[in-house]
Amino acid sequence: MPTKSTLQIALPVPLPGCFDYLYAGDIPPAQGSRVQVPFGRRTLIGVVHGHGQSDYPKLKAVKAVLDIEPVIPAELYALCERAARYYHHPLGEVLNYALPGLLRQGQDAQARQALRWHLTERGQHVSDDQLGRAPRQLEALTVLREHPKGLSPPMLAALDVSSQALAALRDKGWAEQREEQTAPSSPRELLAETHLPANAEQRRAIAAIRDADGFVPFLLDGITGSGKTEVYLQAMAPVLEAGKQVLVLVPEIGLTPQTVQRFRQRFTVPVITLHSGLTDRERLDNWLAARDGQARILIGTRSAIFTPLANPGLIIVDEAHDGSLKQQDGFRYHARDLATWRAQQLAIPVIHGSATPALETLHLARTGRYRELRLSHQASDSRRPAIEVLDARSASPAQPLLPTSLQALRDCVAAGKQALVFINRRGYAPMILCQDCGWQAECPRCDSFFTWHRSDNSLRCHHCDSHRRVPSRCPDCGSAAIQEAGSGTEKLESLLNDALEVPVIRIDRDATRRKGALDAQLARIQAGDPAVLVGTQMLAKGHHFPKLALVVILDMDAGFLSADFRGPEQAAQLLLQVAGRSGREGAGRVLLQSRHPDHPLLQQAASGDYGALATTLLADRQLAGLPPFGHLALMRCEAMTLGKAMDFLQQLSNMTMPEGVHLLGPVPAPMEKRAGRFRAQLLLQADQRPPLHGAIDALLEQARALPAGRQCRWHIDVDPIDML
DNA sequence: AGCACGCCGACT
DNA sequence: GTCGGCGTGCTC
Repeated sequence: MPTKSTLQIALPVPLPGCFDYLYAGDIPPAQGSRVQVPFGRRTLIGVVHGHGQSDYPKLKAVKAVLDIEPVIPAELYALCERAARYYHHPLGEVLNYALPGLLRQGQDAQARQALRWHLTERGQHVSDDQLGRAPRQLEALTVLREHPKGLSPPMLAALDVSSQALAALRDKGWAEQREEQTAPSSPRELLAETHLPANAEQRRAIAAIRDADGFVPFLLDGITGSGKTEVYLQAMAPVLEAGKQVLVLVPEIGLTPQTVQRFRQRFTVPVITLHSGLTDRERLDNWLAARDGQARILIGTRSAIFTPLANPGLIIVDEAHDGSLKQQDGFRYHARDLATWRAQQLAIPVIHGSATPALETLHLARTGRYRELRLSHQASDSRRPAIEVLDARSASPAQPLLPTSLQALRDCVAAGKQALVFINRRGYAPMILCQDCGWQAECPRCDSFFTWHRSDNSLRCHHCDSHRRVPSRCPDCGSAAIQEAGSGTEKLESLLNDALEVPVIRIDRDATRRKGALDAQLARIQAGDPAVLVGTQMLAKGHHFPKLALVVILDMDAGFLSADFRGPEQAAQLLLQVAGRSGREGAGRVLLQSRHPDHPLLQQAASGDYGALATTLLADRQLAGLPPFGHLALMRCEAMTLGKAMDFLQQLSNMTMPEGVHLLGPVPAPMEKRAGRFRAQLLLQADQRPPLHGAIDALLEQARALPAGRQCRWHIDVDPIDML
């Protein structure tokens, strides 16, 4: 069998490895270039991985090469390869994920020529009456006359100039499209406004980052209000001054216009954003601007870690503990970890900023692998509010707010301030039950109860999209005595409306679903009039509420008592984050209602000493061999019956594991049934990563081979963050 | 993941 | 007699 010259192509299919294709040209396209190839009955766009020989009998030929230059530069390609290996995800899918949608579909990876419409020499001397019978063309002519520097297509669209009219003017020889004169960028002052004064700690942090040579990972550990953003801004300045780019990763919810505004206000360089709200074209334009170096500050959510950078100088991961940095489906990567890898590859510093660092990050800092920069003083003169723990065992479903809390709310609004009631539960009541027989409304597709939403009198499942009307009688015993149990945001809103004279502003997914609704609510808050805000996690992150002087936190207990080993860590992070909303200007008060007021972890978190709590939690983790001391991978499986899911995982668990790798399970998932499918999981634990990765490879190979796997949907999650 | 092929139930 | 259900298998 003669071997033939081939290209190895990574394709966006959930199969391991690359596929070989015949290539007729003499110089093979470089790694990272796109090609179009036949695959089965379809035509796919893949990325060149390499070239070589193959004697595979059924070789097909490359249909077309789409790029002259690799669309994924070598450095980014290396990151994708490493991520594919580490997360055991097919390389083709990872590369595909790294590309903007339009490039996945085969569009040119060239920045659009900024063509502007101008009047021609002849067009400038046309008199209006020559267009007397073509009002749209006359309009276009008039607009162009008013803009001697020309107009770009978006500007013309904004001015409501029709493209037909422009085409007609062009055909008459009166208008034309010319390439924009890109003026040689005159050296401008970098700062658009002066830096804020920095305190001693901030100055030390800024200097440490400025002096970093090559790859240095920093943990910027700063309590809420200690001025982390100011440190970012001042640390960025010398990087930008040197003509380099800065990549900033923020949590999904943190990418608010205010955040971006802060960067735009400080610097004169182009700032772009990268997030899911952009259109495909905007996303590609921003991606290209980053690749070609025009964009200097890039602010984006987790997927922005895959943006090519012409001249990278610094990576910042803001709120680096935030769970949204880990993708929870498909390619389950952690952008925080990729940021560190990428900084290492690029030999540049990376800053992980957080008031409540993930234990993994904290451990790296405490063992000297990350440099810790601490900001312990609040920038403003306000003191950090202590968290007062209130015994909530006397609270009832009818009155979830304790008298102390209610009085504090009254006092707060009477003093002309705003207050926040935080409750991590949407809807009116988390349950509805029959007083006579104890029947509870539960979701038929999940192992969970329906939540009562009074506003539309519906029962909704928060784990799938099931919903129905509230029955007037108990379906079991026919009794009409149907009542709610527990409280959610809706009920709090209504209770507070009755109890207080001031407006109650609810912010949760239901109240802000409509486009613009969230902005409208936030604007009401920013207006600063006395009000009580009621909300879920949505309120906890990214927003500044200067008038907020009181925070009341309900039902944080579940997190501290959670079966998930990360429960207490995440609960503490959320608690301190919510508490940090209060007293940003002037003193604030934080009340935490708890049914377990003596719980030691809760007590420790409430004391505000996150570092001490972390030490406690880290000691537990070390004993249990959990991260960051041990490493985990979770094989999840779902099937139409629990038996099928368990059988499949059972067969896998019979494999012999390498030395040092432990299998736990299979066990049914904590929520056994969800959205109509039964779920089970198998946990792999190891103290060392290399044997764990070996075990995963073997496990995946086996899983693909087992017939039982075909009736299941399964995946592997490396470094899972939620085990439920 | 797609997209075929393939072999069993209710319709013109 | 056909349309179509989703089980099974393959994709360089």
